[in-house]
Amino acid sequence: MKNEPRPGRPRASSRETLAEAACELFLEQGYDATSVADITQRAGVSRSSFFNYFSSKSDVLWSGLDARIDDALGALASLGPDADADAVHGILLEVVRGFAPDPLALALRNATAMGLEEELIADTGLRSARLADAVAQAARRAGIAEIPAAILGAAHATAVLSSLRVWAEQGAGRGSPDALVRDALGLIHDLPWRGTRMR
Amino acid sequence: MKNEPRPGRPRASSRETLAEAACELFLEQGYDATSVADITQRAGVSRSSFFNYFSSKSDVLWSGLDARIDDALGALASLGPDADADAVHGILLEVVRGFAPDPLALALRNATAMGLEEELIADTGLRSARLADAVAQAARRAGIAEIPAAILGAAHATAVLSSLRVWAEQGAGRGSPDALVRDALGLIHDLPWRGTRMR
DNA sequence: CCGTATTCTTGGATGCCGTCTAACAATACA
DNA sequence: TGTATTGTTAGACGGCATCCAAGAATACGG
Repeated sequence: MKNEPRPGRPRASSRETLAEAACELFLEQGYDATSVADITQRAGVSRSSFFNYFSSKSDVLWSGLDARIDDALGALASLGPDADADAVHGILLEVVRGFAPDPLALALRNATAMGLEEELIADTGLRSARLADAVAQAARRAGIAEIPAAILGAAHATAVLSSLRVWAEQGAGRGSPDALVRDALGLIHDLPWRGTRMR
Repeated sequence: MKNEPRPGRPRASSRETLAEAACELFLEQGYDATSVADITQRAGVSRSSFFNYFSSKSDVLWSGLDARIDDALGALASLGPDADADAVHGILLEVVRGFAPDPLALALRNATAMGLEEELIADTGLRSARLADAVAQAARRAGIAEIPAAILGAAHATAVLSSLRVWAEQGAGRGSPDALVRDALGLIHDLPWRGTRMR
């Protein structure tokens, strides 16, 4: 978080600058019609530089949430066999805790303008699958059979991601999506976390 | 389904031939390391021809299931507001009804050998998301609020796809995954299909 | 003030995917 | 024999993502 002067050439751009340029273009021309070269041109750097800041074009949209999801995956992976629903819910709440409007929220809100509906289904599905997998594995360690665990995981992951989508569509303005996710997780709080035995 | 002699040049290959060549190479070298050119070379046709048979490399694996999913999406879209859980379950059962071992089953079973674990999570997530969306929309039409509907949809879609995965991992030998999916759908039969009111 | 290590930028080359087109080959049929 | 139809093919294209080597801009120690 520091900004200590370090040796070496100073950066010619930043994630924020590039993301801003990218989002502008996505809104103007659509996501598919905007190439990485377009983005860097508007940002005033070379195409090569883009990949010093983002690992892919879609990373512009998803890096913020992905970082949070990665944290959650780590936390879920370290849950022991006596974990309960509340432990999982706590971890999942952290994913969106204080989540502020960012390129992803913008994209979710303006999906049609950006021509992103198909792409967003796929990308959201991937994140949901990742989270679902981690929750399912925690459930398995708690003694739940494979398929029920997968369903439980999907329900939890969907609670998070669909809440995020709804929050973004509503304008992503008032605060963060914490409350929505909390309510959504409450809906599935009574699912049989420890009831569906193995075999 | 006929094979009537039609005018025009006869085909030089077939989906089956190409899929076979592709699967061999996926097993030998891995999915990523196998290019479309590799596949067509082994199959003895030109690279251009590949796209006469499949729309993409991953389509080799997924076209079989995707066709079934498309049918289900159509059926789900035509459900009226008085649809119940059984109607949805019936449609979802059709997705896997008599599903036979195919490239996808092979890939699910040999995911690690093909270096496909990451790719499969993404691709499965996409199919799951599609199905979940359609179920969720049906639920919304039945009066369920948005987020509960999304969760319900995810649970149903995951019941289908995780059953398919388990079936494939077990060898995809004995019969089709019908029974597994039936059981999985039974697990969520009691979810509040008509209980969670709007607002 | 000068060299050096460090950090970053840049252009270019590369391989792949997926799209498209125009030319060509092989068939049925009248 | 010719014509319509259907497939195949080579090639070009644009895009993404990776890699590398050269160079530019800085801090710092002497």
